[in-house]
Amino acid sequence: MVVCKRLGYGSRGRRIPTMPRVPNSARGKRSTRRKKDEDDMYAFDLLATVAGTLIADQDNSSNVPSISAAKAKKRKSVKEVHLDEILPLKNVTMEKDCCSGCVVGSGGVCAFGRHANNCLIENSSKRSKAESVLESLTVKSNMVIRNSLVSCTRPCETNFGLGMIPECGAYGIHHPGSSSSAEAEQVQQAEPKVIRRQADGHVAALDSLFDSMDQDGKPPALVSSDSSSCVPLCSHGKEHQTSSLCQAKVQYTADRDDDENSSGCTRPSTTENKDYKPQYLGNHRIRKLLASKVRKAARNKICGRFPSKKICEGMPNKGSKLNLCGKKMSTTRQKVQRTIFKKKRLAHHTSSSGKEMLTEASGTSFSMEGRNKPCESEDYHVKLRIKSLSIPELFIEVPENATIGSLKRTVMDVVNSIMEGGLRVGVLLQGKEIQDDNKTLRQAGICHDKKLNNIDFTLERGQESPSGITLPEQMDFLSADIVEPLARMKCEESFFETEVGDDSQQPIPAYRSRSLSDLYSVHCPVEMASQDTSANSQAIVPIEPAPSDVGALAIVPLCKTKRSEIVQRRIRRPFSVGEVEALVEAVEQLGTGRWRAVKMLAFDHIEHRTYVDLKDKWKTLVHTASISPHQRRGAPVPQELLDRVLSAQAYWSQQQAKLQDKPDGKAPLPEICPP
DNA sequence: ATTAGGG
DNA sequence: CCCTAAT
Repeated sequence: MVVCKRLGYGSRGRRIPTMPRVPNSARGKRSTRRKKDEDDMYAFDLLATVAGTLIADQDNSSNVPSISAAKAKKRKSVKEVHLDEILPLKNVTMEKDCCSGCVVGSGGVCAFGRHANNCLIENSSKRSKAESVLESLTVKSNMVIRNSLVSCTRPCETNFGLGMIPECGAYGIHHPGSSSSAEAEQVQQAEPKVIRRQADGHVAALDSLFDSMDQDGKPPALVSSDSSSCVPLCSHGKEHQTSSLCQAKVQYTADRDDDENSSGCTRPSTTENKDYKPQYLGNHRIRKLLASKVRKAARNKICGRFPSKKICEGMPNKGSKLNLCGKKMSTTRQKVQRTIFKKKRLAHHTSSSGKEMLTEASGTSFSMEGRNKPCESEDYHVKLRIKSLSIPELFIEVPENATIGSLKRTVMDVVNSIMEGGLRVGVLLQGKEIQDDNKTLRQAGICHDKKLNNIDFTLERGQESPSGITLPEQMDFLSADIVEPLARMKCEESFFETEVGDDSQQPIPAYRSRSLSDLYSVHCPVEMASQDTSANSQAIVPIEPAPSDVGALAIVPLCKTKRSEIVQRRIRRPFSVGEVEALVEAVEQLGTGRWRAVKMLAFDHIEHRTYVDLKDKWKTLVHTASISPHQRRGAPVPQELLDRVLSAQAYWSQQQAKLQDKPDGKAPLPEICPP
């Protein structure tokens, strides 16, 4: 047979007679996957819709649609909901700066997440029409929050409000209504809102920013009402800040974005992660399983943030950084990171100190709402009103040929990177920074029955702070019911970041190639590891909770447990020629579709090559062999091997076809075939 | 746990 | 390499 000739099995005489097995290919391709995704999306849509309508209805303050009604609306309504949120953000202003840049002043919470996006887009679109070439864009954001109301209540009270004060012209997510009586009811509805915002993305960051007023032992940051210090973008660490309300205090928390590795590679981070215990699971499968599950969770979370697929797709920039839904997430994230990195040269000249004052709270007012209870009682309730926080300056550089859309995205990325990144919140009471995070508000002198009107908050870079950014351990002001879901979200959020951090610690398993390394030349993974390390291992710095913060709630152990289980993407280990040859030979003997056997035969004891890897490699080999040599990339594979690949592939494909035609027939073995 | 295939 | 449906 021709096939036999091509295979040349007989001549090689190294065949191992093997009964061809009926391939499982009959399983065929499945088509249910998409369906499931859609189902998931539907669920998210539904959730988002319900949550969204809750919010939307607060503005309308009227009919509360039933769940079935929301159901009927489905995705469409979701979109509308977000539009509702965005609309008020329109009134941002943009003015040209004297230094040939643009000054963007924006108000409200639009600095976060999609809000930021939309808000900024609004601005830049107007601006950009007149100015298509933006070489150096200086964005002066005065956005963030205006008059955010932060109320703290004792545990079991869900009474915390984050609404904007309407009369101050702030544009918030919801308006608690002017009537004071309405507030109590608003409070109840605040819970789903907060949760929704968290799931929605970065919007919750604001909450945390102004809910949290703890700063762990850092020297007071510079506070000036007119700070124009430049803002070096925190490198890669993009965190999602979530609010954590706790009994005695609120903590600003920032989570790292997993960013599947900010560079597409899994390189160990040089940062120290005390929490992490190097744990190479000897069992590769366990590892993979864990990794898979973690990723799944993380991905689900991402989608959770953007509940509606439509919303994602509806973003102005298709397939761009904002589209975190879907499977290209990791790739997308990498792009985002790269982009941010590029733009990051901004503010280089201005940022020389590690700790940069990012923003400041200006005009912060502190008002107390007593409850006719003594300060000593646990049942006090403090409300803070932050009039505004501002981001001093951003410097953005974009090429002339960049599109407006990319400009918008850039601005958004920059803002997000700052806001989500290692921001730390400092609390200054009458000019004096409160450094003890463990102090309660009362202990710090923030009491509902006191007259305080001089409390300031500072936002600084947290990236390089020694103690890092705290985790969401202490949920002081919320009842247990609320705490739970919030905490969970938080933990999931830290998956991304953690992945990187953990991976960085992932010890490279000792390379124990036996059968193969003895026979062929096999690359040394140690080299790869080190080379991987060099790239940008510091792109993301793992964040550890401050020791003093550990153990406040059961949340913490939960996070840590998950954390320790998180496994990162395996490091890339290109197949050496020797490995390829071993694989080819094994497949020639065993056929395609018996990857477990192939693994046993040729890659046994090479733990980092799973049968799935071998299958994948074979797939790529077949592809490589079928393309022209100049199209091939990577280490060249000897043509001889590629020829064998094609031969074996053709042969075994034929065998499989025969087996399917004649299930009872025995496939002839290659060497039996006459030459 | 394996296999097959899409990403 | 990852992810996952289907075995």
